[in-house]
Amino acid sequence: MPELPEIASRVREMQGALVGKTICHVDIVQPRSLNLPPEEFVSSMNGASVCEVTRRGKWIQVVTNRGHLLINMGMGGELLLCDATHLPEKRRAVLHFTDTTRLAVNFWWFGHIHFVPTDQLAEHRLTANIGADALEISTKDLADLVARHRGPIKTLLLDQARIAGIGNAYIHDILFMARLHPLRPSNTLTGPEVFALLEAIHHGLIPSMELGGAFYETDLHGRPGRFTVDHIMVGYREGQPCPSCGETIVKIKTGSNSSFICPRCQPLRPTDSGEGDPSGGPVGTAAPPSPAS
DNA sequence: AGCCCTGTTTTTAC
DNA sequence: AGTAAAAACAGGGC
Repeated sequence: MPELPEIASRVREMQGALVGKTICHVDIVQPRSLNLPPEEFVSSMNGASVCEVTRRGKWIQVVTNRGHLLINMGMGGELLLCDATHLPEKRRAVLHFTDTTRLAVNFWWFGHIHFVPTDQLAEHRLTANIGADALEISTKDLADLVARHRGPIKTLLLDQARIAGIGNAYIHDILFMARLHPLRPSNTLTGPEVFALLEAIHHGLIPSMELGGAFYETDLHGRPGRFTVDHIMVGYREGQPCPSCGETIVKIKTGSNSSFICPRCQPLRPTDSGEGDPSGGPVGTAAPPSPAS
C-alpha cells in the first residue's frame, strides 16, 4: 500500500477502529524494522492508548498518549485487525489491545515500525523531511518546486522530501493526464502545464482514495481495494491502445524504474511527435476508460 | 526444482 | 544536483 490512496484509506479505517483502544503488548517478529531495541520498543508502547490516526505522506502515524507509532509500509503489505485465532502467517509485528483484538503488521520489502516520544518527533530523521502533501500543495508552491529542479519531472514527483504521496504506480496516469513525458526536464514546464499537472495529481489520487485504494492491497479486514485495472488508463497497459488517441502504449526505462506512456500524447519535446488528439487531450479525463477486455 | 528478473520505497554514496 | 546502488523479499517466467 505504498502510495497515498492506500495509506489514506488505511488511516481512515484505523481512525475508526483503533481510537480508544489500549495496547497491552507487542510481538516483534522482525527487530530490524524497529528504531529501538525490541525490549525498549515494547516497554515504551505498553499501556499506550490510541488518540488518533493520521498520516504524513506515506507514513502512518498512530498517535497515542505515550508517543507516536510511525509505520511505513515499504513496497506493500498488510495491516490486519484480527483476533488471536486469526493471525496472518506473514507478520513483522503484532500489537495486542486490551480488548483482545490485534493489529498484525506485515510488509514484504523495506518497511518501518518506529516509536517516537511526542516531544522527539522533530528529531525523527525519516519523517522530519517530508514535503508538502500531494493533495494539499498549492499551484504556486508546485510551480516554484518545478522551476527549481532541472532533473526529470518524474524524479521530482517521486521525491517525498519535495512532494509527498505519489509513487511509481499512480504516477503513470498522472503524467499521462498532464500530457507530460516522465523524462521532461522539470524546469521546462510552462505555467499551463504546471496547472494541468496539479489537476492530474488530484485526478490520479482521489478516485482511488475514495475506493479504498488499489486492488492489490487490502483493508484492515483483508478485503481488496476497489480501484482496479479498469480505472487505470496507461499504467501497466503496455501494448494496449491509448484511451485518448489510440496510439500503442509503451513501457520505457526511466532511470532505475519503468514508465508506461503514450508516446503521442506525452512527447518528450513539445514538437516531438505532432499534435496529439483534437479532443483537447487527456487532462481532465477523470472518467475511467472502457473496461479492460 | 531452481535461477533470473522485476518491483508499489527509501536512503546513502559517488 | 542528479544518478546509481543498496537493502528486511515474493511472485512469475523460463
